[in-house]
Amino acid sequence: MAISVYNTLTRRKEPFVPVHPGRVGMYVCGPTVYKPSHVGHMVGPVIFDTVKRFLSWAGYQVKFVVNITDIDDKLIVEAVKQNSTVPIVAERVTADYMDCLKALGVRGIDLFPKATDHIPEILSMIESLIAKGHAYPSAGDVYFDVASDGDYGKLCNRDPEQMEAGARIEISDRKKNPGDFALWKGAKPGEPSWPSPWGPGRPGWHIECSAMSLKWLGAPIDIHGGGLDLQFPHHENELAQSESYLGHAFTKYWMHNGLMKTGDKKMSKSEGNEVVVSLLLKRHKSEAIRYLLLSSHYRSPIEFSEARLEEVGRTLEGFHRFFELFARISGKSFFYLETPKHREAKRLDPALAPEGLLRDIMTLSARLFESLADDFNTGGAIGALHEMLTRLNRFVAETRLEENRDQASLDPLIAGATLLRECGLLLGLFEEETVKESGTGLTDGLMKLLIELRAESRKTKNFAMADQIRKGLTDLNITLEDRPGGTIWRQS
RNA sequence: GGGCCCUUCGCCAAGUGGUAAGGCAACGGUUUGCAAAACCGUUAUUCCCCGGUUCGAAUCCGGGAGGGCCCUCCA
Repeated sequence: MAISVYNTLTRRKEPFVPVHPGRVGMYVCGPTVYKPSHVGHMVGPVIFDTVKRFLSWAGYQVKFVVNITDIDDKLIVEAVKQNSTVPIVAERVTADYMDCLKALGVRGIDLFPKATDHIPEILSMIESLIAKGHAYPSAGDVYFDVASDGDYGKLCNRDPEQMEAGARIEISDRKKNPGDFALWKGAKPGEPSWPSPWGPGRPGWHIECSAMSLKWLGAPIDIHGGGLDLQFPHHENELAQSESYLGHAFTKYWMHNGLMKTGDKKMSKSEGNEVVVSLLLKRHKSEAIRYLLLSSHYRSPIEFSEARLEEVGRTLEGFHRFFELFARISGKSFFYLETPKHREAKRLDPALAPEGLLRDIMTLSARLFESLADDFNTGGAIGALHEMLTRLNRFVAETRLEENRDQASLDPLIAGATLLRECGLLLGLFEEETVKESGTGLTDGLMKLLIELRAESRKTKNFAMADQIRKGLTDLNITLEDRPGGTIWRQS
């Protein structure tokens, strides 16, 4: 299966060929843990989690690393503000980040290295860069010498001289050139610090990612990802220092996800318009958030609104109604259907399936796989998912399976549903069974009683009474559905 | 001043040279005692505008308009 990836470095879609056959190393820049995560922070993890799901399914062995930046200027400021310490704030915010990832079904990250656990690696990298003439100490700091890197700016297609025209770069008499950036920052009194050959200090922002990426994934790695806003200066600088250090390529494919917006502006901590994930999770299903993040292409900006999230919730209900229907007629839980872990061309070839439901579902699944293989087009994939749902529902209606439950129709339905689940899992959707909110024994008993009373009324054609019961329940946000197999109820 | 990118139905959104997926909303129909759900159908002769290339363009090229991101911390 030919997979293509858009590479920021070349500004083209390229065939995906890993550096080592069968193996993929992927590094995604994680958060600076000074404030709780907002939805925008989840875009990258969800996208790259999906990338890993798909690549693993396609047969690659993927190692996925996301760093935690637990030392940084903002963190120091935040700790002072909270009358706390950097490690305590970092630990608390990291825990929040982990909770968010878990809620959104991000399970593919193998390792979360912390910057402060890699000071020796960082120091040795800086020393080597100095020895090679790419960096210079200056008054307790160490700076990367941009002029020493012939192709500096290649990731973002930037000319260092043109950038100076913007004149927004911090001017410092410690630097040789305004574009030089800190590898090591000397500590001011009271700041957390580590000893170094240049005096006590802490790592600069970019060097940790280089050091950790090299340590845990080697070089070159296959995929280096992050938000579009990280392209410059973060990734450009990472690239410059890493390749200057290595003398060869650092990353094969650079991938950048689009940013989340609220009210036409970028969502960010500094804009103050961020929507904190932990709060959002109290009002919306995590699956809806994940679906929203995957519904458009990962390189496009996403306009965030709770109205959209509610719309997505309605959309997702359609799937979950089918899952309940499926359980009623097959006696099997959709969520426990066993799905194959890997792609096998023969198993999934529609041409090899007998005509009918299963072949149709296979054809649609093939479209989903192709979408994902084409630069991880999750929006196209979700479209295919919907068409599968419609086809499955139509089959149930046409075969009147809900009434007769004949085995000859049940078998293809189960096979089709299993394939739908396999596809959903690639996107990290339909992972968890929807649990009825207040399924207490009392509620169930009362509902059973009311449904029986209403059934009696209907039998004796006392529709006024039947409708009164249903109307009363509707007012309590409970919907009754008279299905062929009996009346069911649902709380909205 | 420089770099990157976007503009497809009321809203969201796929499609990157072969004649417009999908979702939400809306409206018809089937079904139902009536509903609900589901299914079927309708809703862009057209893809911001103007030129060009081509047998053929939403897709490629040129120009214009509008919008976003980056060049400062940011996922």
